[in-house]
Amino acid sequence: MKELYALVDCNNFYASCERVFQPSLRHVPIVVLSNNDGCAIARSEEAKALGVGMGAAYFEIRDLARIHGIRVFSSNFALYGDMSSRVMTTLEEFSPDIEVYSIDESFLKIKGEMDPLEYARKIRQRVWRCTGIPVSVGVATSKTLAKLASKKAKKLGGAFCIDAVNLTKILESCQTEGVWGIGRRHALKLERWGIMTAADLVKCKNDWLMSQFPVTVLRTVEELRGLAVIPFEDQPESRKSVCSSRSFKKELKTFEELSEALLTFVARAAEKLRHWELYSQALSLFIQTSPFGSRPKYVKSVTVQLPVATADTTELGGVVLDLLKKVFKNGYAYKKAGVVLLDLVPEKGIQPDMFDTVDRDKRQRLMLSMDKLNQQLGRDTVRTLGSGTKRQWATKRELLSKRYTTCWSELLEVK
DNA sequence: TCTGGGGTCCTAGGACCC
DNA sequence: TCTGGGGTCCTAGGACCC
Repeated sequence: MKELYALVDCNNFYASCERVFQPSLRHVPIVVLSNNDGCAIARSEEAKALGVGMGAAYFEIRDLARIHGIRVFSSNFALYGDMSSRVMTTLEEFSPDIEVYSIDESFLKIKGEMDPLEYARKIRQRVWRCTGIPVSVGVATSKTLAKLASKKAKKLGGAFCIDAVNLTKILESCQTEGVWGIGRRHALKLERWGIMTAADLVKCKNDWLMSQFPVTVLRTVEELRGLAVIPFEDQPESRKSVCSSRSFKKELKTFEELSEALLTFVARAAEKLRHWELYSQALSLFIQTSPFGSRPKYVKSVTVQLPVATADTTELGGVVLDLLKKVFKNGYAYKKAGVVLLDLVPEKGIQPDMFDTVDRDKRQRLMLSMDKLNQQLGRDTVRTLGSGTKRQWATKRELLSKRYTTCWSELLEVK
């Protein structure tokens, strides 16, 4: 029996999440903003129809929002993350083989016992009933085609299946840039050769593709031909890096301000690490000025290997300060900075250092009790000295909705 | 005035070694 | 001092994704 892939994609996910707990927002245009209320990262269909572009800066659409009564929200990741896991749990009812691809998408492997289109419709109904989130489901013989099918599904009532009969037509109607794995740059290059659609793409010779593009493009083309060559990843590989970074509301100019921010970021990153029971073996730090405007620009990053693998906030904090001393330059207005922990290994697999003088058991107990307190009493209840109290850089989130599902004090009230 | 954050993979080129 | 090929490892940057 032929194996098929279904892609289940939540429609305008963040906007839909806002809607679940405020039914009055149904049919009302909604926009969700990025951090710092900077730009639009999700739009309901109504907002798209009004011309709000993906990534549009808030200051550019503010008038439009006022005129048309668009409801604007700061991003509420506590809510979206929780809604996401509800959706994914529901999907597990349908297939044991599930690859959670992102916060709002999953691939399912399905054996073709049932009519695939019927199956896709069932998934849709079930997710809607259990979570209140509308999804689109696309089914095909490869993940790339399933992505394409789900796009089609968005326009055609929520479910679509690509088969041998309609394949050519679908490929002809799809611009190269609309294909999963073909981005802006590759599309432009293809265009110069007169390759405009997915149908043109599948006609290309493999040798030629290999000579002009990275292998990833060849893989994508094979998938468009219906061959499943991109692996299905049920068991997500252990992650390889973790990053905590932020754009600042107000630009930072002094070493002290930047170090406060970076020490907070490294604390966040280390907390994630401990949560996944991983240690990092290298640390990277970057600082940069705004890419916009005419003021002097400076972008710098540094990476170091750590002598001992660690997830210890204070230890990593020391490294951060050393690195910042190396890259910091006076006279610039820094707009963004971040810390990346790299070369992650499981706690069990670490190489102890013969000359290590730190009592690691003790330090680890300290970190874990800190995490526990922060989890119970709220983020940053306990934190290390140096991460600051002024928080000049703090994120702006003025239009935040409630954390309906993860915070007792913000539950939905029914009158 | 105001322009996101967090990932992965691939490749070219340099350093180094035999 | 110059000559050559071939291999590995690392890193920075590019491209892509949501």
